[in-house]
Amino acid sequence: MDDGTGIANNPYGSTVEIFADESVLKEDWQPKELPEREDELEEIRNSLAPATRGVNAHNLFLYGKTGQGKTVAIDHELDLLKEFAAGTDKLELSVVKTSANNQSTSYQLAAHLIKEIRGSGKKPSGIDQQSMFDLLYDELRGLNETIIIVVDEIDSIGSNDDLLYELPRARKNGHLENHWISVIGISNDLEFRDNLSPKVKDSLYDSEIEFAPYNANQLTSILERRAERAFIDGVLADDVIPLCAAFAAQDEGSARQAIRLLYKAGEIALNNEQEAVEESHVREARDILERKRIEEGMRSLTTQDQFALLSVVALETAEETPARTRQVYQKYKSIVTRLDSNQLVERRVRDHLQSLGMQGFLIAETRNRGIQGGNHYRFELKTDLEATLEILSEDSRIDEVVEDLVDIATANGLI
DNA sequence: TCTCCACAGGAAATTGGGGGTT
DNA sequence: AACCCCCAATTTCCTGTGGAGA
Repeated sequence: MDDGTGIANNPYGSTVEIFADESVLKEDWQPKELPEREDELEEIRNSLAPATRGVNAHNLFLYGKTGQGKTVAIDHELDLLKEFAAGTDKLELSVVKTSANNQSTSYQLAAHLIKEIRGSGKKPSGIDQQSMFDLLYDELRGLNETIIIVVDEIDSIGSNDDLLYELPRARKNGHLENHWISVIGISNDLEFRDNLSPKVKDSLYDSEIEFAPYNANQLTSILERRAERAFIDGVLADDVIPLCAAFAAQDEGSARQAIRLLYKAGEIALNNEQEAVEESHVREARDILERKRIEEGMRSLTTQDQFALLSVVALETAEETPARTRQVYQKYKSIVTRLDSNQLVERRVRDHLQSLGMQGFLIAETRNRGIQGGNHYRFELKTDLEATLEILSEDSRIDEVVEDLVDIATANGLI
């Protein structure tokens, strides 16, 4: 392997080759075709088509969990539509694309859209909602005749959906007399539709398309297409792709997750200087990614969430789990007192505990013991105790408590 | 079948902080 | 300085409920 230049001895000089084009596996890679979503693409096309006939495109809602190709699908079709618009004088098109992530209300979303259209400056604020909407209309008037507004993660707008009511009716209400406007909403939350107010459903719902989770076969095809470009021929063992697909399908059916898994498995093989990617690398990759997901979630907890988690961890180290809300709350109070932080009411701590349950840090099981216990929750730690303590100890606000817990856990032989 | 425990969890009101105008 | 808007987090108040035991 040493060609005499000495480079082969450099620690960066891997002796094995795994990837042909690694960029294909990156998050921002956009596939050119989506054979698994042909039906959905056609539906999108049918909904956008009216724009080419001089009226507004249908309003459209895309539903489906993350990694189902919703965003890719809409981008793909909008690109085609823009291409069409560029080649004809029948359609003057403006597309405004925004993510409602962090824009938790109509007010914020309107402000964000204004900023998006202006292309610079900061978000307007400090005015009342209708003035904000009026400001938005002013900006929209400056755009082309046909306007399509894409709002990704539209579910984060919650129940404050006034803007979604206003926008589709802007022409009818005289706010925008010379424009055709339509809204495309993309949502990960399948229940979002049910929480919308009736008037919004009425004005916004022309059509909706559901992106069902990919099954293992579809994921396999998706991975095969990527792998063909990404990896050198023959480095993937036969069962690697099906296994990645199976893991992802078992979970959320997310293509993104499946691709991450494959990428990670490839990296592991490479880092170990192995010539081929094997099944064991996939399993290792899954464990690493799963752990990373938990760690990231745990690091981004709010202070009060941390206290709630810490309370359960404390009970866990004392081997007193599963514990009902009341016990957790007692522990919570002592922890908060010790840290001299403000103490929340039990009702609120219960919400925090449940949110931790939904994020997968706790097991929250409801039970009913009739006359000797009634209806109640029982909480216990779902994640690995040692790893959890390690992550929590990184936070200086609570590390003194965590250190004590580590001692107790060690004494009890739990870690 | 009826009671009744020990909570769960919905709804409304309050708080406090960020950003603004006049 | 005085006052206005928006909003997430929290508190307050309350009604609802599954099943063990009579």
